[in-house]
Amino acid sequence: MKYDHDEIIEKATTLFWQRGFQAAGMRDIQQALDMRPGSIYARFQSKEGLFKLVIEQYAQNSEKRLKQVAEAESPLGALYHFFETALTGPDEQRYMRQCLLVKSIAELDIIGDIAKKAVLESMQTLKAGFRDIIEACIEKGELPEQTPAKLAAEWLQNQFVGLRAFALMQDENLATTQMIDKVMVDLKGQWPQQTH
Amino acid sequence: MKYDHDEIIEKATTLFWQRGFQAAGMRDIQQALDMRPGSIYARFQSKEGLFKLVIEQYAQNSEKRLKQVAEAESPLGALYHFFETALTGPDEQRYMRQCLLVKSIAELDIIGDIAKKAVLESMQTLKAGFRDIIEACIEKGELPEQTPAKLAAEWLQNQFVGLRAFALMQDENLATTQMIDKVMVDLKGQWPQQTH
DNA sequence: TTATCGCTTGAACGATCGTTCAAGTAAACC
DNA sequence: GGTTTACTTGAACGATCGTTCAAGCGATAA
Repeated sequence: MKYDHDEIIEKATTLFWQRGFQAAGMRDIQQALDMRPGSIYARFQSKEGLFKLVIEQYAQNSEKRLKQVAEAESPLGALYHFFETALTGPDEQRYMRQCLLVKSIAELDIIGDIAKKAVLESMQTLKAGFRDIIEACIEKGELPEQTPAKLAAEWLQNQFVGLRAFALMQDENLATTQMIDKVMVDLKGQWPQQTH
Repeated sequence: MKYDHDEIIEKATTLFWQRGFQAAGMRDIQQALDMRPGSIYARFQSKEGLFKLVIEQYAQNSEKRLKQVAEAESPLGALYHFFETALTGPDEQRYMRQCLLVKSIAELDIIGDIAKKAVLESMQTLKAGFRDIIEACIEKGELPEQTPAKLAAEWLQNQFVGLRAFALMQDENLATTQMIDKVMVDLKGQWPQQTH
């Protein structure tokens, strides 16, 4: 075993994050990982197999960070900070503004059934993470008692998805920061009646 | 000239919308348009050239629909209706829930410089369309005078982008409808101070 | 009639795609 | 020591990619 597993996944993550599943060719992967095709296939069975591990690792990582937000002294403040760091990173890490999962959703029909399942399950996991944050905010009195947790969690995740696409197109951070501010305002604001 | 131009663009739009630029192979295009490669290249120079025309036509169409919203008797009501129809179509037209432009943004690095330019310019055009709607709402007294039009327009477009990704993952329309309701609430709600 | 033009056809091109495979290496196990 | 196992190498495979091109068609212009 010449190559370190975590290091491989990390490098592969960067590549898939930058280029997407389809656009990242096997020869790009071989170069990025400094591995020959046989090694890659012996370990990961296929390009999709490698991608699946990348997705799972990425989701696990994201989940951990959401958990930290939920367990913070001020979940609402931590949430703001989480949004800010995720959306306004330096320009050379611009690709990171896009959520790898969301990016993958755009390729859902291409990436194969196994990876597709991993992506969708990861989205569910993260939704639960957002819900924990909402509930933590309510518990700490940072959000009103009557905030509909399930709806708010979906909404929050959705805002995050939209904002990542938004931030990707922005040249400066001011517009993005204003959007985050608006999210925080709306989070504390009214919610529609559930009587549909 | 055997094939009708508008018909070609329409069929190509459907294909690109369903599959994306990259995943729509020339042989898929040939089949969808019932044209041979030579014909396609004689008319459109390249796959990218065809795609560029598709994008421009799509943007033009979208712009027209936004204009109708802005010019409606109740722009706010028309806006709601616009969101609803765009996001909760029948299942066999599920691909239409995704905005072709947003989908293309995910492929921005792949589609080539000419098409890239067309996509980004179209996004700007649509942003202006959203702004017209906001201003029409203010003028008709459906939104408060002090609503920051520029910010609100960006926000609205952003909500639309996020919701399209959201709607794509939903099995039933209830969750999507609730999200639209929340958008309408927040649109009338508070806006962050511009003092950043 | 002849020339020109835009459009059409379909075979074929070179490049690239994901993947396979025979062969080799090094550590682990019996 | 011998066998197994996990991993490595790099050439090569068949398939598919976007694109080209010689040839032909039909309408228009001279």
